Amino acid sequence: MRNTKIPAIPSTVTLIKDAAELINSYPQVPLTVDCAIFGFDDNKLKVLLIRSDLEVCHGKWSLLGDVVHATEELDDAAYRVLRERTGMTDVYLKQVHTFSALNRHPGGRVVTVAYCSLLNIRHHELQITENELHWQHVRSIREKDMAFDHKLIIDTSYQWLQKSIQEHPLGFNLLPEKFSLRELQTLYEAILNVELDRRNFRKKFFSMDFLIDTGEFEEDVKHRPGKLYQFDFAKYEKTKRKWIGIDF
Amino acid sequence: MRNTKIPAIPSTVTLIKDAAELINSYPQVPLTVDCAIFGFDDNKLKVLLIRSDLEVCHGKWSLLGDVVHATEELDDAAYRVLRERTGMTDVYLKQVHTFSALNRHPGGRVVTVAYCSLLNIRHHELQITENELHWQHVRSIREKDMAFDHKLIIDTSYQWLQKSIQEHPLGFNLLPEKFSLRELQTLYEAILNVELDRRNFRKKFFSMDFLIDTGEFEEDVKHRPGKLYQFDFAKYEKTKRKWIGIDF
DNA sequence: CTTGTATGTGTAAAAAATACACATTTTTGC
DNA sequence: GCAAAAATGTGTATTTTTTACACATACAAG
Repeated sequence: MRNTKIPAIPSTVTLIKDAAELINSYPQVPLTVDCAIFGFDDNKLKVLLIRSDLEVCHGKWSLLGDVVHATEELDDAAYRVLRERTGMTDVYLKQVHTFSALNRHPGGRVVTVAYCSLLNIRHHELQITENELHWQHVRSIREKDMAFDHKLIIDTSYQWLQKSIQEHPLGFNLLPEKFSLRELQTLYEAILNVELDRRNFRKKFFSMDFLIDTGEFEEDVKHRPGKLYQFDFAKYEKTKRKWIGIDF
Repeated sequence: MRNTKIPAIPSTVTLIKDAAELINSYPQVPLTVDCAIFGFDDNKLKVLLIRSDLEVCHGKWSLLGDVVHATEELDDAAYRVLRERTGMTDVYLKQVHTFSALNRHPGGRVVTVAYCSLLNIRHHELQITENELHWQHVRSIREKDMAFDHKLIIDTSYQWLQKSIQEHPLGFNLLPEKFSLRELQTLYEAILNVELDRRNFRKKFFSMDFLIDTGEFEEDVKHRPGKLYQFDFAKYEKTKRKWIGIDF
């Protein structure tokens, strides 16, 4: 046993009187946020890209992002980007990772905080003007078409999403409020890049007991319409368990 | 189906010629790293704290951290902090989260990137001089004893650790290279704050088949010595699986 | 009204997780 | 050296979860 008791405050240490002065002595860096905004359409996972407005990145694609204002928190900056670009205010958004490679921006050092955002691709009000904005199939993105380190950021965010969607009910943010089990399954299959057994998939979700049967059915499909369900977020929040189990 | 083809490059957009000038126009913020350095001792998970050197935080404890240098990557800054403070170079280190609350530092805005580090508490060469440094039992930390938002950073890092230790073989970084199954189990019990069945715990780890029987036994214990094992990281890296399974 | 297509359902087998008890080995104290 | 204390090491039965797999049904389209 060592150091279990909290030692007394030593009197010999010189304390810094002016915290603001200390901070003024720090080097400063430009800070941005970049949002990997995912949507689900045509049975594919897509990410929202914009033409880079930098000449040195001419023709390349970029994630939506912006500089973080002097008195703005990171989450707020990311929400602002989403609001300005999609018109949506209630969007799923989580911080994923911070990237700081010295050469990641051609103009000099910029540190960026990457966010993952999930939205219903048919629900927002994008202004896709002048072909600036584009929903790109995630698995078809090539490194050389992307500006900065945005291919790396997308890969990181996508891997984060693949992992998270298995452990948390994130995926519903990509679907309409009411969805069929087929839509849910194709979503999982697209994101995880696997084929799932339909009966076992349904059994799994029904046994979780978070799906509310709306009594409604699909419309405008050219086959037998499936039942529409809602995810019971309230019940999930109340009953979700913390223990996962050791497994690696 | 919408927007599946990549649109042509529009000719109407005005491109920014000077990327460096653009960056110069960005607001800048001081950036730091803070390391939640965890160790395992006396059957408890501990975190390494230091007396705050700020007068406004007089008597409070702080994580080890430092400002990020102008041409330094975040990981390098965190490694530097670890090297300078513990003398260790091969330390487990992962970025956890970036904190940006406007009032988190009394001297003004500072954004900090939190790292989680795991090390063998008996293995490093800490200079615990003048009672500056202190291994503190994680679950006994009180908000009011911590400087800045470091209680929040510790909580976030600890939760990250609780989750990660169940999914990845991180915990071995907290143990000696050769360890007994009891040590491993008490580590898991301390971090997860649960009691585990000894037989099932052993069965689980043996069935993973990553433990190498060293043929050696514990020494200096006052009871029947247990066998010592090593974790086979090489085998783990080769055979680890990616598919987790939907479960929430 | 026939064809095509996707929905909806159940069971058996295998695998994994859980609950649970006793003999063995070593140290310590007498 | 012997008894007591303490922790190691092991197996089985039960339950739960996961997996594999096939057919009847409902609706749309022609």
